[in-house]
This record gives sequence, structure tokens and C-alpha cells, in this order.
Amino acid sequence: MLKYQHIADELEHYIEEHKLQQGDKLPVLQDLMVQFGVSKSTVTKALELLETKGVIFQVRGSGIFVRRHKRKGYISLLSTQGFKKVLEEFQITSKVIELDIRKPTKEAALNLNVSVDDDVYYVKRIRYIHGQSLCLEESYFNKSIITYLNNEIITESIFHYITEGLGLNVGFTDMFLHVDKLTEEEADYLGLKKGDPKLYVESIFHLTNGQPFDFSKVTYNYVQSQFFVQAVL
Amino acid sequence: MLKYQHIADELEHYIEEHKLQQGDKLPVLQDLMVQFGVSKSTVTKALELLETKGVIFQVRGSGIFVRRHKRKGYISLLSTQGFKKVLEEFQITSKVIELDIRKPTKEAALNLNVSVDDDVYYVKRIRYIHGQSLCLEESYFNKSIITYLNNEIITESIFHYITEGLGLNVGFTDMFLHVDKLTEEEADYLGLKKGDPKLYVESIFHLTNGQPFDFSKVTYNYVQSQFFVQAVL
DNA sequence: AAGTGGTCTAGACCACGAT
DNA sequence: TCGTGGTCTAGACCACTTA
Repeated sequence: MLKYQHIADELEHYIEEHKLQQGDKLPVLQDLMVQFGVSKSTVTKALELLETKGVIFQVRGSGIFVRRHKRKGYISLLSTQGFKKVLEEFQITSKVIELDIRKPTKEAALNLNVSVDDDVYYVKRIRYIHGQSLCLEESYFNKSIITYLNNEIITESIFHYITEGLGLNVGFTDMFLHVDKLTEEEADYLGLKKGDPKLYVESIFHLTNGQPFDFSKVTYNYVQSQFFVQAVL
Repeated sequence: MLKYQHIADELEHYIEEHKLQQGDKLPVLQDLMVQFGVSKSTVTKALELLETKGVIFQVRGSGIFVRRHKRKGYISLLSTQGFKKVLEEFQITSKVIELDIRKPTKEAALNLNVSVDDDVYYVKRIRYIHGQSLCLEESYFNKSIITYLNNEIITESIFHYITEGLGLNVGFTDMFLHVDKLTEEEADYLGLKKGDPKLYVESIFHLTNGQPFDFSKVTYNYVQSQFFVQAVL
């Protein structure tokens, strides 16, 4: 475990355990250096990480403070991939509608940077939060990277399998958001009415080496759709 | 100008000017150190900045590569505050509906961390993109921080005035997103129909010292609402 | 003036990828 | 094996806040 990663984790746990609130002051840099027995740069690196994650903010000449919003029930758009952490916070389940190997659509091939003759895994599922329909999800996985999938895996967390099972490193994601009206098919799946609002998100997930491996099209139930984004700068 | 900031700017301009595409390779660390006459750490800091901004990605043992998505016409949810940079890219205009000094609602007072007896500036305006209605915006500004506003200022960029005119430093923002149906009033302002979809975003803007100064409630026209988010890790 | 975070350096050593 | 980026150090100096 990297030192700065460890320090960041410790601090985050500390904030969580002691239920610190927005504006609460953390120990000064000097103290953290001594406490963890590392150099100033390493503490700084850990703090930069937490700042980018929206956990703290630093004020020159003043100190290090906790950043916390007060609202509950919002899903972070940035919290790692998909629902990795959300799975723990909320009760999310999945129902698989389709799973097969096929040739990608032109759109999927373009976004995955493969040929329309290459194989992809196609997954269609509905996800539920606390028993309510949360979203309808269609995913295309580059089969030369995600070499195997089955019903059990995609009923659980796909990303857990990709990182732990396949040992792949997820790097970054591009997400495109639209608001529109539900089609009849989508409304049926989500238990809503045709013409109701929807949040539609297309995501392209890349490995750390830049290869796209997952192109997903997700339609969210507007009733359950509460997202938050924390921006810095 | 900070060295690492300057290097980051230069690299970003370089990518822009030479129309580099996703996956194009940039000079290696060693070369950048020599080219800019700085230490390794400084180049690294610049590259981390660009990585967080979604401009590049780095692969250990391999190199530094350009990160670029192909889609046009999307507004970044994270690109600095509001529409600072978007103003240059797109043609955005504003029509002011209301501007006055008043006592905040309980909701606004809570989010701005002021008393309901304190004064706030209230701004209501419609923003247009290429002549089409983009959003209806209601903002509350803490008057003890934003000491003066007038019609001219809020017709242009409020954030430009806050940073340049008032010399304040914007630090971070919490944004909460919902999808819902338009009310009759909102539909009228945006030129849509009651019940049409909307993206509703509440934002709380903070100074670098953590003080909230702007609480905004924005309703987006779903037809114009194309957003993107670039996530790392 | 004292305290606190931010920038920058020079250099050692490590981990991963290409060949 | 070699090139490349990533981590970490010890320390100098700077910029801002607080009192």
C-alpha cells in the first residue's frame, strides 16, 4: 500500500468515525508528518487526493478543513465506476434481461474502438434500488479484453469482477448526459409511463492504458434519480 | 504565474493547436523537464493537473497520451464554475427577469450558511444558447460577500465579475441533480410544455476559504441539455 | 511576527511496459 | 534489459491568514 494512499484512507476514516462536519479543522501539516512519519510532500500528496475527491479543502495560512454536504440519498456521478461504492451504501439489485456474444452496432464499435466484425458481450439489465427500479442498462464489452462473462457475474458487480477477477485496471471514463422522454419500451421496464422524463447517460470506460472496454447506455428512472457532483476550482 | 500552471497551459494549447487526437503521444517526462527547464516534480505536477482535467492520461512504462472525446456540443459539468469557459465556446446570452436585495428563504439561508435576517441578492434570469432557451436560473448571493450587483453585471458573466471585479477566489462547488417534469411557470419561461422533462440542478458555490456565497437553482431545457463528465479512477 | 499551506528542487529508488 | 512514469525524501523559499 502506498504511503499517501494509506494516509488518505486513514484521514477519511477518521472523518467518518468522528462524524466531523463541514468546516471542522484537521491537524496541521506538521503534525500529520510526525504522526505518520513521512515527509511533507507525501502528506501533501494525500491531501491533494482528498481535496480532489471532495473530502477536504485546504486554506493557505489557515488550515485543513472537512468538506461535507448535508444531503442524503444522492448518488455521486464521480464516485469511481458505476456503483462500486454505492453498492455498499444503498441496497442495489439487478435483473438480467439479456446476455450474449454478438457483433456490435456501428455506434458501439465506434465507441469501443473495435471493428463491427469483432465480438462483444452484450448485457441488458434492470437495476433496482431498495426494490424500486433505478435504471435500464445496456452494455457492450470488448470481448478481447473482457474475455468471459456469465449470468452470475453480471447479476453482481461487473466492476468488482473486472478488477478482482480479471485483474484489469480501470483508468477513466467519459460520460454523456441527456434528458429526454421515455419510449414505451423503456417505460415498461421501469414501471413508468411513456413520455415521462428520463436521464439518459452514455459512458465509455477505459483501462489505465487508454483502451476502451465498456460502452454503456443507461436510462434512469427520474423518480430515483438524485445525483451529486463535487467540483474543485 | 506558477511554473506548473504555465507548463499545463502550454501543453493544453499545444494539443489544441496541433489538433492532437485521443491516444497521441506527448514528449516524455525527461524531455519536458529539459524543454521547460524545471525539475521532474514540477512537470509531474503539471501533468497531474491535466490528468485531473481530463486532458491527458499517463501510462507507467509507456508514456503520456492525449485524452479527447469526439463529441461536440456538450457542456462540461465540471469545467470551472457555471459557464466561464462555455461562454467562449458557445454563444450564450441572458435576459434578466428579477434583481433585488431581499431576505433569503429558509432553504437559501441554510445553504448559504446565513440567517434569514441577513440580506441576499436575488437574481432570476433566463439564459439562451444560440438564441434557444437553455435554462431558467434563480440565484441567491450572500450580500456580505457579494457586496454589489447591477443589471449590467448579471447580464454578462457573474463569475467574471466576482473573480476580476471583486477579487474573490472561487474554491469549490456542490451540485445536486434531479430529473423531473416542468411546472407551468417554468415551461412558459423556457418555451416548452407543462410536464415536459427538465434537468434541475442546485449548486452551492464556495470561496477558497470554504464560505458559501452563491446558492443557485437552475432548470434546464431538456432539448438543449447535453452535458459531459470526465472521471478519473 | 508567527503559523500554515503551496511551490520547487535534486536525487534516490521503485513498478510497469516495450523489445 | 532499458525506458518510462510513480513514489518519496529533506530542505529551501514563498504566499496567505491570524492575531
